[in-house]
Parts: sequence; structure tokens; C-alpha cells
Amino acid sequence: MPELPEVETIRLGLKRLLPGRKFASFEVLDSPKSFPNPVSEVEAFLLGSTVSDVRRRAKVLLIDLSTGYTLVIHLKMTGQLVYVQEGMGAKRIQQDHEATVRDTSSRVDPSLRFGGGHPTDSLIDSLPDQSTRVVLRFADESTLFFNDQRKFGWIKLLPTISVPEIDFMKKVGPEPLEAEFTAADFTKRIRRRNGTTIKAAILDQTVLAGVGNIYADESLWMTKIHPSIRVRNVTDDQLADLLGNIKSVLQLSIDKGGSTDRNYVDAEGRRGSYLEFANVFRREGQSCPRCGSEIEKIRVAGRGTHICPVCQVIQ
DNA sequence: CACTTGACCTGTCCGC
DNA sequence: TGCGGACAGGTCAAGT
Repeated sequence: MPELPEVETIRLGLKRLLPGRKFASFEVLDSPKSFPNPVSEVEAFLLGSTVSDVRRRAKVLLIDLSTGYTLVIHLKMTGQLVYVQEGMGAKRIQQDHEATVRDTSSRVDPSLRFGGGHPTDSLIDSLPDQSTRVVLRFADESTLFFNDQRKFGWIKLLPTISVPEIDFMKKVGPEPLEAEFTAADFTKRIRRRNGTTIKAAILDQTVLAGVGNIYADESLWMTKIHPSIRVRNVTDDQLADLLGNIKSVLQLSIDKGGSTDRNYVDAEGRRGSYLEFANVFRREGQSCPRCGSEIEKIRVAGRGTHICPVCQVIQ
């Protein structure tokens, strides 16, 4: 679920919280898949380093270190990065992290993660929990928790200069919110996918960066384009409108702190409110805000897809 | 090559 | 009540 606005919201929080802090210790509480670097490498280039910057490219977070290394982090669907100030979760780890990690299901309020809107403190107090994969502790005893219920996400420690050379960075398309990314650029790139559906094309990270299922559905609704239409049947003018709507929907979501559908939270454990403003996503059975027709959920590009069947016509 | 589908995971929800 | 299966969706590998 973390798409561009969610990752950007986390970045803004970490950028405020982390620079200058020194890494003191780390623990991987799960299979090494979550953080596959050899322990010796992490000890050499993470421990003792200070955070110099927090960046984002597409849906990837980049935490730059004074050692010339970077923590490259992908949250995939259910990943969370939550920073806890000294004296809270951090103390409990030192006391009994084994027991805490293995037996927290009864203590974690499910409504906090899956739709409650409870205060931030509840989540922070409960960390680490059964979804915690990596614990990064700073010298001031504050802690950064990497939680990931479904274990798709990962952290990799890489030399900063090598980050642009990893496959994902070489292939990923332009940042949609950069002013230099124009409709002409977008049209040129997306026409390479003329044979596929417009939804599959805007989800393709090599066409443009950062759009996932939520913002694909929202931007297509705004542009009155049916997600199943082939790219070749979408006009250049429609593509220009679509890019404008992608930009505005992403920016609105950043302004609202992102979308919390199930378990997204920001760097301080707070939920995002964008979905209150969504027009179609997860609103099947409700009325289209534009024409009043009933919103439907269909399947396009292998994804659950939300449309207004009247506004978004297949030609 | 272009495109689609399945795998990776775990928790939730729905129907029987 | 418990149980099986569908579903959630970012990305890559495998298949068509």
C-alpha cells in the first residue's frame, strides 16, 4: 500500500527526526530476507554512523549515512517505519525483546492497525510487536522499527554511490511531481505500452514512478477513462489530462498524510486521511460523486479496480 | 519482445 | 464455531 504519497509522508517525518542521530545497535528479528546484508558489513558501515539525509526515489526510501553508505528501504505492501523517542519502546526491547516479539498478539489492539483511528501512543507503546522485522537503535536510545506483516519489504545497506546503479533505479521512470516531467514526456513513455490497458501502463514503474492501485483508480476516475481501455485508444489530450490528475491526486494525498487503508502509518505512527477524500477507491456500492451512479469493483491488470460505470465508458 | 500471470507472505473476511 | 478459500497489492520471475 505505501505508494508515492505514503513513502513521501514517511520521508518528511524521518527527515525531521533522523539527521544527526548515530546508530548504536541493530537486531533482525526475522529471517535475514528483511535485511540480508552480512552482520559484519552492517557493523562496519551502519554502527557508529550518523544520518546525513533522508531521500526518496519512487516508492523507495534512502537513508544516507556519514560512512558513505545508504539504507535502501522498500516497504512493499505492509511495511512500516516507525520512529520512537527514547524511553518508550526502546527500553522494553533491552529487557525482554524475545518474549515481547513472540507473544504480543494479545496485547496489540487490532483496531489500531486495521481501521481504528486510535491515538499514536497505542502503536508506539506496543512496539516491537509480532510484525517487527528489524530494530535500529540510536545512541540516544531512540529507535527506528521496521515492521512488515507480510514480509515483502526489505532493507539493504549499500554504498551511496552504487544506489543509482541498482536495477530498480536504472529502470524506474520519472518522478511525477517534478515540474520537468511534462505531458509530452509522459505520452512518449506510455506509448511504449500501447498494447496494454491504461491501468497496467500507469502502474508500470518504468513508465512513471510511484503510482499504485489507489492513485491509479482515482486519477482514471478523475479523467473519465475506463481502466480497461488500451493505451492506443487513449488520445494525447486525454493522456495530458491524466498526467495532470495523477499529479494533483498525489499532491493532495501528500497534503493529507497519505492513505491508510489497512495498516499504513507515518514515521510517528499516525494514520493518513486521504481516503476520506477518495472518490472511488474502496467505495464500491456508494454513489459516484460526479454523476450519482453506483460505483463498481471490477478486475483489471490483475488488481481490484474501482470505477464509475457511467463516467468511465469503454469507448 | 510485449504482455500476463503467479509467487512471495500473513491476516482478514465471507460463506458453509 | 471452525475451516477453507478468496482477497489484499508492489515487484520480479516465469510463462504465453
